[in-house]
This record gives sequence, structure tokens and C-alpha cells, in this order.
Amino acid sequence: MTQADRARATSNDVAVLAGVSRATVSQVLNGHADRFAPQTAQKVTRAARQLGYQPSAAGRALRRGSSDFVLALIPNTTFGGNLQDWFERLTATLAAQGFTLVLGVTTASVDVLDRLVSQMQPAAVLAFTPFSAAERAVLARNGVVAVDPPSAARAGQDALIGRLQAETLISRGHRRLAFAHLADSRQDPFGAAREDGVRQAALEAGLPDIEVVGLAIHIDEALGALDRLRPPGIAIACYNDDVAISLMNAAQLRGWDVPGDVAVIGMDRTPVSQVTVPRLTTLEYDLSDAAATGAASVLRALGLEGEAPTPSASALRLVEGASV
Amino acid sequence: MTQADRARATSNDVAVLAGVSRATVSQVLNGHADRFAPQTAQKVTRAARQLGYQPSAAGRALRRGSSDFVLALIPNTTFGGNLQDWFERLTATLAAQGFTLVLGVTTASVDVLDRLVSQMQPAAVLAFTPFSAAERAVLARNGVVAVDPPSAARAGQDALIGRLQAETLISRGHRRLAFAHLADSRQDPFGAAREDGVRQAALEAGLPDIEVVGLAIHIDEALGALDRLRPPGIAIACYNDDVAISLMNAAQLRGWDVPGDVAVIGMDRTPVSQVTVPRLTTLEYDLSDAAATGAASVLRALGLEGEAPTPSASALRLVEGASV
DNA sequence: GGCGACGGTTGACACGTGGTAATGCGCGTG
DNA sequence: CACGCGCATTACCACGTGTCAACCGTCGCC
Repeated sequence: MTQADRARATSNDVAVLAGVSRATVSQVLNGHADRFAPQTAQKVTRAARQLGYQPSAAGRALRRGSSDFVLALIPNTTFGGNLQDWFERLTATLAAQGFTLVLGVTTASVDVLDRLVSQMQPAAVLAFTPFSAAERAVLARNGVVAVDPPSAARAGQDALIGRLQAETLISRGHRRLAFAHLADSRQDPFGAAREDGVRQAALEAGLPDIEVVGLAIHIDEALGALDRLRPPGIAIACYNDDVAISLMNAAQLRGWDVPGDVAVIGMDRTPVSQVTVPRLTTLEYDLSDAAATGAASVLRALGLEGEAPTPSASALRLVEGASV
Repeated sequence: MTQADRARATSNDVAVLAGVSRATVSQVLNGHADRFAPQTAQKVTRAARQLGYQPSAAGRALRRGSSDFVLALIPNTTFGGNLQDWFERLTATLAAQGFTLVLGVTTASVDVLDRLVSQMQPAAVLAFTPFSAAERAVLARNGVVAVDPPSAARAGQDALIGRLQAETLISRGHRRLAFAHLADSRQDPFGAAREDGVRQAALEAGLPDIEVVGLAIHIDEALGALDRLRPPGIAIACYNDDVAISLMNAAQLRGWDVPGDVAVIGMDRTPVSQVTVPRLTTLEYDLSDAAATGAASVLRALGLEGEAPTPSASALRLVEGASV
């Protein structure tokens, strides 16, 4: 009732209310309740709840040398709408373990990251794309745990994406397959694994090896890439929907029919991909799966519980359009 | 050279190197340098620079009750334009005043914000969209400065956007103008001001009042909205590029020529907007302007220097396509 | 009955900072 | 020459937390 009425309650307030010393409060609330009599621990937890006690982040950070913040570096790509979903789930999972998620942006200069990390002293830094050497140095210098994107699981997931794209194309009768990368490799961290997934599926189906192109989101590059693939009769698995839309429009400019002459499948199911003519066939990725993976990685890196989740195709859903 | 070689330097390290007491260091570095002999102050600042001294955020926060973090709440909308650029500039401006920018995401539940704010005790919270009552309550309870979006400047900027869209359409000879909102008002916080901008420009040009539609990014809604505008001979200023692309594709499905029968102008210059057929005419917004506005608002709210910047059209650039 | 053992609890310290009361010093004046 | 006065510098405290060594009471054992 009077919870959180006034200023923040300190561990001393809890101690007074529970009739024990502050040291007891600290130990009970930090996982050492077994050192005390059960009724003492209960008194403490009850008092803490009654006061709505939340330990001061500043005090904790000062004493322990690192905060309870987990810094997630979001890539430069535009925010998909489902980022919010991802963020909410990761926040909830980490909050259950006492961590608080905050966001940073990966910038060209590491100075920003340096300042951010040295100020916040986060418990861990999580990224989607592999850390650069400079970034890794900054993190090491500040003694911060760097949580790499779970490359194994991630690669497995990406291979699944490529495989599913290829199988969709093959099931529609296409026999000459290609993979289209996003040219800027900085924005295409998952392309290699997806390309491999497409290749594997093609080989297993007894098709010839796939062809590979790369393009930036620019109509001239899309035209060039399409010409190199020698339509008609080409089926292209694309790194993302933007690449797919670029190629689709290039095909229209060249007078090729989609999907008759050029088949295209994307990835991400961006809103725009569902208003194109023809509507884009693409894959939707349930980010809650990625959130679980990310949270597990963080917890494991911090030495807490957390099993390595296996990549599951259940997070991938085929969005049927008319481009294959 | 040996700067930042090992662990963080403390104010004590600076004091030892400068040959003074720690309190002297604190006062000199906290704006009370005039209380000391010039050469003493110089010794301190020199030693601090040599060691790369940065005061511990935890220590400061513990002592002062609030941290030097500024929390920016990014809206749920797809963040058109270059978030990275905006983030970098705002970070730089705030860093010059000793503040560090971190990002949070606005979620439906305020619990996330509550936890974030109570943990971080930020110096200020900055948002793009007006705070809800619940959010404001959370901030007030935690004694945190809430920096409202500079609605006046923001509205002025949005009015400029609408005006520029309208003027572009008018200059191409279009006489029946419309504005297309994004249906989900939660994702369309700036639509009203932009619609007004279009309307004003139309009235000043002696044209009839504009028509207004709203649509989600879905082809059926786009078709419905287009039909309500009774082509041919309609020129549509759109809330963003996604809306514009949707309407362009709807026009193609209905057999209307773009821009002959239906003219469309977007906003944001998303990558995809430049590979459409025809290429979309749109506006590009230099986010550094918004960053300057945001930074000034924060500094003013914190009682520091900062003049209110006026909205300038210089931040807006017309990207010539072939859709008008 | 004395002594060691042991579980339960607590005082004391350190983390790094910012501010305030007090100290030392030098210099001018009576 | 002594005294006081102003100023540069210093000692100390508080912020809230986590942890360790030390303490205390009780029990078992010889």
C-alpha cells in the first residue's frame, strides 16, 4: 500500500523493518539465504517486498565494479516493426535474472561505444553482427563480457533460411537457382551461411551448383546482377526483401515475367514486400526465437543458467506471394 | 601514451600525479577552478588528461542521486532515415556537456520504462512522441526530467514537410491534391501536422481543399484508398515512402498511369523507394537537424545552455524520381 | 564442568565521488 | 614582533551496496 510512496527504500530500511542487520539483508537477497535461519530469511524477503525494495544500481555498480545493465548493439539497418517484440521478450527474460536491457547503436567510430561502455560498465554487451577487432579491444579494455552472436546456432538458423528458400523454389519446378547477396558486406553478416543453405538444398535435389551475385539497393546494380544471371529461367533466393524487390523491378524493366521468367523469394516479410506487384513470396522469422537465443547466450556468458537452444525451423514461416 | 593502459583511473590517481589532494581534483573538475591558483588548476587538468580520467559513473550517480545518462525513447514506428546519423550527432552534442546517450524502446506496458528509469536514474528522458499519462507518472515518481518533444518546432518541421510535398506536386501542374495517412495512428504521430502543411500550401496556391485518406500497408487498403480518391487526376502527398509505394502499386493494379493519372510523393527516401518503377519522388530529411533540436531541448531542460533552434527547410531535400 | 565446534548473525570495510568544515600558510598591519 | 586575515589546501563525511572476518550463544563431548 505505502509501497513506493516516497523515495527509494534502501537496504537499511529493509533491515530496520525486518529487525535484522543490513548485512543479513544483503546476503539473503543475494542468494545466500541458506546461511540463515529460514524464518530470518523469510522476515527479510517479506520486508523487502513490503517496501518495494530495489537495490540501488549505482551502489551495486560501485561495489561490484560492473552494473546490471546489458547493452544490446542494434545494427544500422532500419528498425523492423518486430524489433519491439524482440526487445520486449529479451527484456523480460533478462529482467527475470535481474538484468536490465538498454540499447546502443553500432557506429563507425568506436569512440561512442567506448564512452558508453566505460560509463555504464555493463554486465555484458550483446550484438547481432560479429564484433570488429576495435570493438573487441574496447570491450576487453573495459573488462566487459562480449556476447558474440551465437554463431553456431545463428549459422544453423541461416542455413535453414537458405534451405527453406531453395526448397520453396524447387517445389515450384525451378531448376536453375541463384543467391543474391546484399553488396555491402557490413550489412550482410548472414549471407554466407544462407548461401550455403541454398547450395546444399540444390545439390541434394540433384540440381547444378547455384550462381551467386551481389548488389546494393540501387536499380542499376539490380539490372547488372539480373543480366549476369542470364534470364529467363532463373530462380533467385535473396538475402532480404529489399534485394528481392530490387531484382523484381529490374526484371520488370527488362521485360521479363515474374515468376515466369524470373522467380524471386525474399526474407523478412517487410510491409512493403506485401504490396508489390506481384506480391513477394518471402520468409517470416519469429523474433521471439532469436530473443530466446540471445537471452540464453547472455546468461551463459555470465555464468548463469541457460541451455544453448537449437535452431528450429518452427520460427520460420513461408509467406505465400506470387513471385515464385 | 600510457593513457588508459590498465584499469580506469580514479580521481585519486589524478591527485597523486598532480601532487595535490583528491578534493582539489574534484573541485577543479567540477567548475570551481576559480577557487584555486591558476597553476594548480592547470596541473590538475593536465594530469587528468594525461591519465584519460573519466569520473566513475557509479560513484557520481551514487553521490548525486542521478546519473549522467540521457535516455532517448525511440518510437515503435519504422525509423525511416538514418538512425545512426541521428544517434551519432546527438551523442556528440550531449557528450560535450558530459552526458551519455542510451536508447530505450517505447512499449505498451510502462513496466519496462519503470524498471529502466528506476535503475538508471537518468538525468533526462527524451521522447519523439508526447508522453502518455502513465509514462509521465513513472518519470515523476522517479524524479526524472521528462523532455517533451519540442512540439512547436516539431510541428513546424512537419508542416514544412507537407508544404514542400505540396509545392513539388503543384509545380508539376497537379491541381487536385490529397494527403495519405498511415492508418495506425500510433505509427503516425506526425501525420496531422504534415496534412496541415499540405492543406496550407494548396490553399495559398488557390487550389480546392485537399482530400484525406488513411491506409495500412496492405494492398487491399491501398486499393480502397485510391478508389476513394477517384483517379485520374489526383496527386497524393504521402506520410512516408511505404504509403507512397503502396498507392503506386495500387494504381498499377487499377491500370492508372503514374504519374500521368496518379502522382505520388513520399517521405524518408527509403532504399526500396529508389528501385521502384517508376522511381519514387520523395523527401529526404537530414536527421542532424532533429538531433540538434533534441539536444538543445535536453540541455535547456537541464538548465544548461541551449537556444531553441528554429525549424529550417535546409534539412529537407527533394529526391527527384519519376512519380510526380 | 570446561572446552571446542558450529550455525547464525553482525560490525566493519571498501568501492569512487562531491561537498563542507577545518587546517596550514603567507602576508600585511598594528 | 605578534596578531589576525584571507586564501590555497586538506581531512572528513555521506551516498548504498556486497563481503569477510569476527562474534555470540548453544550444543556435544570428554
